[in-house]
Amino acid sequence: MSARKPSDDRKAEIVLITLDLAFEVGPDHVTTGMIAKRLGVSQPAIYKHFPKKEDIWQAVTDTLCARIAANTARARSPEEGPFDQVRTLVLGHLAIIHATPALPEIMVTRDPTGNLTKTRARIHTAMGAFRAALVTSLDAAHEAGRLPAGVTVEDAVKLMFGLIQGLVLRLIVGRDIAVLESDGARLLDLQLALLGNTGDKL
Amino acid sequence: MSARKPSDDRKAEIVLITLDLAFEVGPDHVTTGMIAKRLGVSQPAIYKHFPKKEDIWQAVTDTLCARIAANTARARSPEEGPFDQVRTLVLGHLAIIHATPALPEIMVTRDPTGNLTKTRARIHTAMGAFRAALVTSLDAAHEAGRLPAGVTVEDAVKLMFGLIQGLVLRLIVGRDIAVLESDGARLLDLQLALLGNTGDKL
DNA sequence: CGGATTAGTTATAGGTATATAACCAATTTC
DNA sequence: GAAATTGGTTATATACCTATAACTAATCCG
Repeated sequence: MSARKPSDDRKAEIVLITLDLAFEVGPDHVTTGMIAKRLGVSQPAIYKHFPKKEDIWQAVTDTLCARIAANTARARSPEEGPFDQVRTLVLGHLAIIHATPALPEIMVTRDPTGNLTKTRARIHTAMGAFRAALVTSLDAAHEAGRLPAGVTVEDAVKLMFGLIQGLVLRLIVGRDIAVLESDGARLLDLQLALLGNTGDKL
Repeated sequence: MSARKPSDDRKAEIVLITLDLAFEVGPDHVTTGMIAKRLGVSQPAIYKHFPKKEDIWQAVTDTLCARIAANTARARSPEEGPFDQVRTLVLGHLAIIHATPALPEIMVTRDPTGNLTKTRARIHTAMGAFRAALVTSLDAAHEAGRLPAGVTVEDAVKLMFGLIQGLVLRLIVGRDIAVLESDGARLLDLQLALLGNTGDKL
């Protein structure tokens, strides 16, 4: 028998283990048995803390959405110029993915059983707010006449998302978190420079 | 009992059905039972044509790799300028994804059982050749002094891949093939323009 | 201290997926 | 046209996975 612990501690442990496993084997291949094994308890013990498997994903989602929202809010500082705001937002988001690489996996995973459906919906909402923040900042850049002629705010946003998602896909395919650090900031600055950033001055 | 057909016909049908299902429910949720149902035969009938489920994926891979290789080769026409070559390559690849949207799903899917491991490796090889073709063309652009100062060929390639993968991720997440058509060419031309394409003249 | 609650255990029901076995009928081949 | 091959059938073994049941031991609380 394994050491007995308070349920809140166990819940937190289960969430962390689930995030780890989600990146390792894919979110929809995470089984209660795997979680239990890594936790050092029997498989049914999981159900003392989460009545349904889906409840585990709800708890995981709480963690992820909180981080996304925190990053989105962080960039509201009006002292920064618009390009610096975009830079802060994108780098912050890349940092979240670096810390919890399961995040994009969850967004990408198909799940016919519906275990992850609510989870994904909530994350998409959080990502919608993140996107809106990008729009706000790039809109400011556009208003200031700092985007090249012919580049719409919408397309600029799509290029920024494309940059994030290009890195994300390399992360998913290559299983290598390092690309986020090695290429993230450089490609971001390159793309921002192409979009007309000549260095924000307050 | 279902109409009896030659095995080669059945094999072709199974490959097509598998590609459809892979996009609909995700590659690792495709079961032999689903394929059989859509084919109108019993589940074990599948095993008359493919001894193992993994063999189905091998056949699927043959199809996909052939298309990727054909597109990669198609862009070797030396009459085109470098930016037009890049454009041809990327648009061609987007067309492949449009025709077989399961392709990126397969590349992204985790599969602990190993059913797709060989498949993915072969696709990655084909994608490596595609990437090499991009490098060749962008290298030509660079040699001709048509990339902005400070933009390396490697980073330009990464931006092109980021563009493809940004679209791909929107396709996967949004389940909507239309983004490839609506945004593909426009974002590609925008990115190429930002990279210095002023219109290739022979 | 002693009862209630809680966190764990083993055993197991029930669902789903791959794959094989045994059998049969339609084609092909000689 | 008979024999061999092939594409199909039903039944089923095996393996997981989720979730529940029944039970037990540790912790909490009055």
